[in-house]
Amino acid sequence: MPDKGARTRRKIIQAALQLFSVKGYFHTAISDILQATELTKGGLYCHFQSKEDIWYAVYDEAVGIWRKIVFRDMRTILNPVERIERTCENVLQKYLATDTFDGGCFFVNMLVELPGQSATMSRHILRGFVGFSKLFQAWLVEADQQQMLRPNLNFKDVANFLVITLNGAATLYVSSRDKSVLHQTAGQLRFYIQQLLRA
Amino acid sequence: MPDKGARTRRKIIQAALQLFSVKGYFHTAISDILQATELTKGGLYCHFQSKEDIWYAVYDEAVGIWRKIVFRDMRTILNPVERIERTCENVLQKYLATDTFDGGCFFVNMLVELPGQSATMSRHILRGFVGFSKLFQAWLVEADQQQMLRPNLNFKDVANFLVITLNGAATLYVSSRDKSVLHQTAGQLRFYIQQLLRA
DNA sequence: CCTATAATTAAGACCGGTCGGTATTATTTG
DNA sequence: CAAATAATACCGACCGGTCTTAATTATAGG
Repeated sequence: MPDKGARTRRKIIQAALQLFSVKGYFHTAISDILQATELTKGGLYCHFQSKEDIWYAVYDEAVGIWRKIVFRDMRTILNPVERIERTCENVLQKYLATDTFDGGCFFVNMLVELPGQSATMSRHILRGFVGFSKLFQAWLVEADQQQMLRPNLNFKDVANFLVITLNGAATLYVSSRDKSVLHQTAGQLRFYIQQLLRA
Repeated sequence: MPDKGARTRRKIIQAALQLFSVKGYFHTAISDILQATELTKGGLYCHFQSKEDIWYAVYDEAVGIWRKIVFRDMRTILNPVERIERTCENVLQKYLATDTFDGGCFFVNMLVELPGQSATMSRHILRGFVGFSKLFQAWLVEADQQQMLRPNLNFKDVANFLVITLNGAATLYVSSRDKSVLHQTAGQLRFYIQQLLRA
């Protein structure tokens, strides 16, 4: 059985990902991960030298999963406004509503949990959100160059607003577990984006 | 010195409120509260019989503070749409931007932290958000009766969207501590609300 | 293909420290 | 003087992490 070590490592990451998303980073104990992976401490600390190292690996794994879902078939969409709409819908309906992570959105949960505890981990998470907003900005610029948008829009403000709304939907969904919240948000976001278009 | 006990109790609540908002409920240790209040365990457990009891008292205190800020002078505003706009602005500029609570929005932080840990506390927090949304709904109905809104709006969806956006702004602000995020959100929310009006 | 050996992976006891909470005793307050 | 308030020592449970030892796995030579 080749790659035994790598497979165990992946198992740890995936178990920790779900646990972190549900219980948070600090309230997840190493013993929780041990139980989920059927390992003991010696086995686990072969693959990671600290709990924080596990978190960074989990973060990378979560980004990969998120990207695959949210940007699926994005290259086939030429219209940048449609790309924005589809991305938002994917976040709400394909990523959140399908409970990709047991505890709702891993990233939003970490965005809220970490600032009071770890400046470096908090910055790490924030960078991801800034990048997401920058992508929306780029697409808005692209749409503007094609004269699709009404004049005098502030792209940064609009892009941040989209990210903020998606975050807010994640916070309410994680607590209520009411999928209609996500559906409603998708509808309002469609409406909002329509208002950005040139009349 | 009369009311000594009541004053100590208040001191505990206020210290715990700031600590919970920054570090979260579970990551705040009783010892943190003792340090902030200059008490010892015996003294603290005279006033509360458990950490969870402190949290419920803190919640009530936080609601009172939030209400005072967010609904200031609200009765003087007759126009229901204006009431909605002003409330959103108060949340962003008078409540969040002024760092009423050291750790951003106590309620949003709890909304994210608690679901994975305590079903009852989580429900307690969620009820508050549902009530907030219902208030927006009532104001929207009022505006609709005065023929201020465009037809065929779903009031529940709109109300939830407002709450969601405010929540999202809180999550991004707690991590970035960038006040321009709040200012931008206020602008976009004004724009969104304008689009709800009858042309 | 088999075996010897080195390296990786795993087990499990153990460490100091901290957790929320209690019981007893002392002090301060009305 | 009685009741409320506070201090302190203490409890078992759990925390992240280390250490030693054992088992498994990959790799080499024949």
